[in-house]
Amino acid sequence: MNHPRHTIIDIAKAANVSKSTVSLVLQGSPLVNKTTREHVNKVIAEHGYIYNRAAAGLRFSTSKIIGVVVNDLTNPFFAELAVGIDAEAQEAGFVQFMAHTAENTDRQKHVIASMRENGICGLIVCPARGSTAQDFEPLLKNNIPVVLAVRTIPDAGISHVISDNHAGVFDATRHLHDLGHRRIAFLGGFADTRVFAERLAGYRDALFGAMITLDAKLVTASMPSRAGGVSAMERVLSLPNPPTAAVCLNDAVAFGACDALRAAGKTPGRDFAIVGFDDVIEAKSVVPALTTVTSRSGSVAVASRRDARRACVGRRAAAKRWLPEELRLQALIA
Amino acid sequence: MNHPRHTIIDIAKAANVSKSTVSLVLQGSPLVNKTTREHVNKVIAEHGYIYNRAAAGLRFSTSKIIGVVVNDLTNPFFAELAVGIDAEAQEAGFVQFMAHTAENTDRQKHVIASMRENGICGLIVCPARGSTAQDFEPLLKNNIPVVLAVRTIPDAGISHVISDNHAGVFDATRHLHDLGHRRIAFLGGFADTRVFAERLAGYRDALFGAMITLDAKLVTASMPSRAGGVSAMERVLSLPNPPTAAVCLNDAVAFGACDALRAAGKTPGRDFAIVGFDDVIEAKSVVPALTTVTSRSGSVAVASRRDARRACVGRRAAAKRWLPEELRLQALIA
DNA sequence: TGACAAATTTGGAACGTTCCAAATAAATGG
DNA sequence: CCATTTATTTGGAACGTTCCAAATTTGTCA
Repeated sequence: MNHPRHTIIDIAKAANVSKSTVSLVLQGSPLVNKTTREHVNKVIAEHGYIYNRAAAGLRFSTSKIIGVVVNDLTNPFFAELAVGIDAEAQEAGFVQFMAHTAENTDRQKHVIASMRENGICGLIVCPARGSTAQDFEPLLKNNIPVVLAVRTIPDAGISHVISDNHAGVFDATRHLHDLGHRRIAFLGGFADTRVFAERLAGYRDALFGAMITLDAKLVTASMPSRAGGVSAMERVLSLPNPPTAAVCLNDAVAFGACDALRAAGKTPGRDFAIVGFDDVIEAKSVVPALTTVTSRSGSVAVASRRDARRACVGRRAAAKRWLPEELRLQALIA
Repeated sequence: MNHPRHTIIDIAKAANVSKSTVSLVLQGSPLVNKTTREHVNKVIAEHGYIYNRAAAGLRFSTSKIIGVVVNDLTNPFFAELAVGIDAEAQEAGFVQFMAHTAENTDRQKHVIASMRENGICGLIVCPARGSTAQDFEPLLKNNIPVVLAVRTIPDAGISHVISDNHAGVFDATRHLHDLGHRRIAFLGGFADTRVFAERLAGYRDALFGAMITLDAKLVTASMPSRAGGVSAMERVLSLPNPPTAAVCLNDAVAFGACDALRAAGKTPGRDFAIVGFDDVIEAKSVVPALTTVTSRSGSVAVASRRDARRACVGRRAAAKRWLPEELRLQALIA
């Protein structure tokens, strides 16, 4: 019932040439005669022949499949990142295995193992919380290039592309200070993550530079999601001396914070200033537009939606920078 | 430099057995002696041997790789869908090629071709706008199961899983009518899509049932995104006799519509009623929560966030129903 | 202990490609 | 028309696995 796929040999027979000739035609070799090529191509088209890349790959050491492991596709930031990687990968002729880990390191281990068995030639991964260097050691030992995205693992010696968290939040905090705010909260994020630590440090240093003592009550960890933003904001609003502005771990938290503000009868932007981080597409289209930290042209900057609307380059541009690194590594080992 | 991967033969040599034995061990065959098995497993672990699934697959006609093609990962609805499919695929031991088409049929054709060469055993696709039955014919002709998700292609005879657009919007419209609204708009979506047509029909029929004549000015197409929601709402608000409520093509449009309302100084939910479609995660956490149409347990229902907060099952549950279909088809051809 | 059965192990062909070395065909020059 | 060069085509080995049929080892019983 399930007619097996045509093979190069079927085509060879049908076209009255040898399998080698068909192979050469498939590779676009200049060795083969024009008439032969055309004839073979016609037969290929007629038979609906599908090239078997797995079989071909058996002879090579490397494939054109990259693995992409992402911890939370549900977060627009990561979704945009995935789309950016996808665009670059497609353009470069790669096809990608993509998996979602939901921050689960076991699942991450599992999908990476599975991807290896399936012959990936490189891996881009936003590591799940709690990932360690040794989760990636076997890959590196086998010369499979790994690039960590968005999050890194300290001292692991693994290539990574991350934004300058410190500088971004530093600028964001200073931006709020410049607007006249003196009680500025820092909202959202898991306290045990590096991103959190780095962004918090940017916040702390900016306050320090402004001669403001950090009030620990204004720093509120939570899930780095919209829901987390709601709860974090609710908590700081209930303080006896609530803040008038907040730097949020990321845009998702910032949106949640805005929700909580509205629920409390306050208008974000007018009664309370908010800055996000990531510059997701939505930041630009939401009303009022969200002031956020964007990572364009290799550095971070505060895109203030109040002053001027800067274009959102963000994800795609970032991916453009990321993938080449991946490919470069691959070139190295080839 | 790039040490080639270990093969089953390396392991066989190191363990002093034949390759066949190693193969049996890898397959967990009960034929092989316990001591041998343990020994071989130890050698495998020591060498960091990685199973080469592509080579093995050469002998079979089918793989454990499914293709997932999605038209817009940037839309939370599709992102959640992708996550659901991913969860099910992982559980069932599949690994997935995933690609994003951005509604581009050429790109879609290209990625599907590429996936076929790489040996997918089945395809789940949210077809890009403008897809035709013949885009999938070659797959079906070769007994590769295809399931269309979210969108279908009329009369193509391809399995599909879609929500009951008519019933959902019908209920949503009636819900608004029950709340006392009489001028109800229908916002967002590309007018040339089937989803649009079906949802619009639900709206039309509900109005008809309520003896309200449809005012064409209240039907406004736009991009099915947040930005599209903004523009659609702006347009109907500028009418001489603006609506007091709106059914939106999907949640993204609904969020955009809320943004536009706020920009116009109106409070969504109080001054203007909005219903979405999809029940994305955000619908529940946004403030005020969005009343939306959810597809749970196989049918659609209006989850009114005003009356009672129904849990959002949505995507994951949907995928649970989808994937088995995919697998069932596969079983059929096996 | 020998004969037989059961348990375990094994070599080789096959899967669909690529590549090499060699064969063949066509073209060129004398 | 032959010798030589150049253009084209080709069979077979190899890639890493699985599976079959056959070989070997181990166990059992008279």
